Amino acid sequence: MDKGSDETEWREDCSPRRILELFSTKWTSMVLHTLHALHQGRARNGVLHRSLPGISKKMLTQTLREMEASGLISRHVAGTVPPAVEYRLTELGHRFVEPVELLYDWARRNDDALDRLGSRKMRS
Amino acid sequence: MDKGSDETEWREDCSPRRILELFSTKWTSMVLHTLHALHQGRARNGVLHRSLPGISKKMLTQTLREMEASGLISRHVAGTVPPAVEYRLTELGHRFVEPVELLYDWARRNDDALDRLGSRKMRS
DNA sequence: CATGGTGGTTACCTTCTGGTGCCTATGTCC
DNA sequence: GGACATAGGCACCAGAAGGTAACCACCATG
Repeated sequence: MDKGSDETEWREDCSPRRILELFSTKWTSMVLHTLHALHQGRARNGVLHRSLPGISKKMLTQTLREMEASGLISRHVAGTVPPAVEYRLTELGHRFVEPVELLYDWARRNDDALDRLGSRKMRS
Repeated sequence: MDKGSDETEWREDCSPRRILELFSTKWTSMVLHTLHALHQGRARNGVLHRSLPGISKKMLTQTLREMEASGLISRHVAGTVPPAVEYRLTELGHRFVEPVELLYDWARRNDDALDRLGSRKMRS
């Protein structure tokens, strides 16, 4: 079985499950994408905020802090005059751009399939 | 820019954001994968349960119900004797196997990057 | 002086996620 | 008869995710 069909590979800490954590939560993948596509791996807080419609200041900050903690981005504070902060993709961050783009590209090519998907939320 | 860097493409309902909903939540992608890889698109409840270490009965049922509601799988009840239920990937479900495998394959090839990722959870 | 932009922080609140446990009903095995 | 499996349902509960709103300090503009 060369397609990962071995059940022993399906432990709780296997690679597939770990990558899910990246997408599972919040805005992380969108920040990765934005940093990569729009700004060559670096951008300031305000720019990111404006590039991600719908995100709140709190969530942006929180996401950036978490990404910094996990080593995906680095934070650079410039002259204190008007506190200018720039975030940059780390080398590790650059690597994780690939799966993000893989997925986003697929989505763009298959929006018809996405259209056919029910909302999958059913209350009560 | 040919890489989707146009900000107007980044609306709240764009394809990339919609595909995220599939991965974002729960066990959906793992059920898709299991159904596809282990059982050629069809499997019974108990088999799925045993193939997904860590899932609870409640979450399995709930996930299957949601996937049925969104059209990814179909439910087939056999003879009522011992209620044998089989779930099958629909044609739409088969399409969504592709991005799942794309992502899982990447993860398997890049487990070193995943190892280098911090846990990204930082409480208070 | 009031407003707005920079880059945050904090408190509060709601929703969603997901877990356990116990119940059903049937049939078979020991 | 009692245990087990198959396939759930339902109640209860904890915690995480994530949103809103208000606040901070600083500077510039009108």
